[in-house]
Amino acid sequence: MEFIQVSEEEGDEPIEVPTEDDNSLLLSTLQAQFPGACGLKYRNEETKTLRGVRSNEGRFFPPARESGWGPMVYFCVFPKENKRKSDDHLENFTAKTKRIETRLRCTDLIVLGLPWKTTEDSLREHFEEFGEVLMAQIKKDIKSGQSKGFGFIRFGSYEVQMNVLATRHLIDGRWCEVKVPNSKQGSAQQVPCKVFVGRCTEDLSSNDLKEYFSKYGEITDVFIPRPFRAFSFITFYDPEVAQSLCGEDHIVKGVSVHVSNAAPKSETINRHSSRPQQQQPQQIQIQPMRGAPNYQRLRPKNFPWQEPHQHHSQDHPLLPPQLDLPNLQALGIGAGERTQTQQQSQNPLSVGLNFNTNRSIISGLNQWSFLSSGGQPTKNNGFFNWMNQSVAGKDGGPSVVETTTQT
DNA sequence: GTTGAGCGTT
Repeated sequence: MEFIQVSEEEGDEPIEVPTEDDNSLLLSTLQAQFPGACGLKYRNEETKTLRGVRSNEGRFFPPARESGWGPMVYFCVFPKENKRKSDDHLENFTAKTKRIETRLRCTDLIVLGLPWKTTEDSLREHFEEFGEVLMAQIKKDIKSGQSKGFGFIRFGSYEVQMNVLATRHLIDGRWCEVKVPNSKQGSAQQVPCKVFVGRCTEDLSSNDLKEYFSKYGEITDVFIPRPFRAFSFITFYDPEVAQSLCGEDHIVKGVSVHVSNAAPKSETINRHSSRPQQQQPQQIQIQPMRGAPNYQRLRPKNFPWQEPHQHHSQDHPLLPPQLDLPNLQALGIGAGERTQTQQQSQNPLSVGLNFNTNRSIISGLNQWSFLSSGGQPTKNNGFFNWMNQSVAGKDGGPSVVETTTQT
């Protein structure tokens, strides 16, 4: 473990915050010192520009693989646009706007475990303690009008949404769970590290691409589909670098290529592949990769702070007892969307941990994975998103992205 | 009239 220096803004007095055993910094650790912070940045000594720190699933990763965090001072990033300095380059504006839209936008939140008696008014009343409520609804049985025990809530500010997701909620006498719903896309989505590069010519080698695009940030993978298909994929270490390039034209070795978002792999598989992919994860070779969550402990699927009378002994015998910890997944920063198909058929843990047969354990892992020794749970997506991401970079679904980017 | 993991008639 090491301490890194973080200040709220450039020039402010830094505070030393501890990192985890895997050298990452937990968002929760950062937020303990800087409430409301959602990102980290630092000034790149070479280019004198600010550079974002890679973040994923509620944790930050050091800018350089080898040298770790280094001695420099990092600055906080806050969700409010007006906190941004005005030294942004014009060319970054689009990407930043895009990022704010995709990452800091409020989404409907699902509220699970509501008492039957809770009404839309009392639901709204509860959440208005946190900030402006734009929508509050209870899902009811159409015939009887009885509540189904869950509802949806929407806030006017992303900061409020973050607070709500990080807080436990006692609503009308019952502890309820607030999450980003997984039924719909468009929820706070993690910024992908991989970009699609169109209009490639056949003589553009992966080295050419790597050489050219490396000036924007460290590249972890270049994938050129064979046979030649006039496009390729570049994966950056820093998703913000990837994002900042999207929508741009670049001239590589005299060739004008176009960079755009790489479509999620899952969609392409379902849409364009005729061969069943269900068994695919069993064949994927998982390689160690920087940023890999350090998988150490498991958590039961039960909501961690649920009162004893509310849970019904679903704790797995192999899993540790419950703790009282906030819902970090729900912070919305790393809540990547995933389809049912991905969850069921691309479960890489079935390979990595040899749990390929025990569905009960796998479902437990799907719900709770303890990352590193900080004891902070990252719910639902951490390990899987990371793993899917690294896997996607390798076999990168050329058939996938080709069509989905032609929107 | 009962229930308690989930994912939204528009």
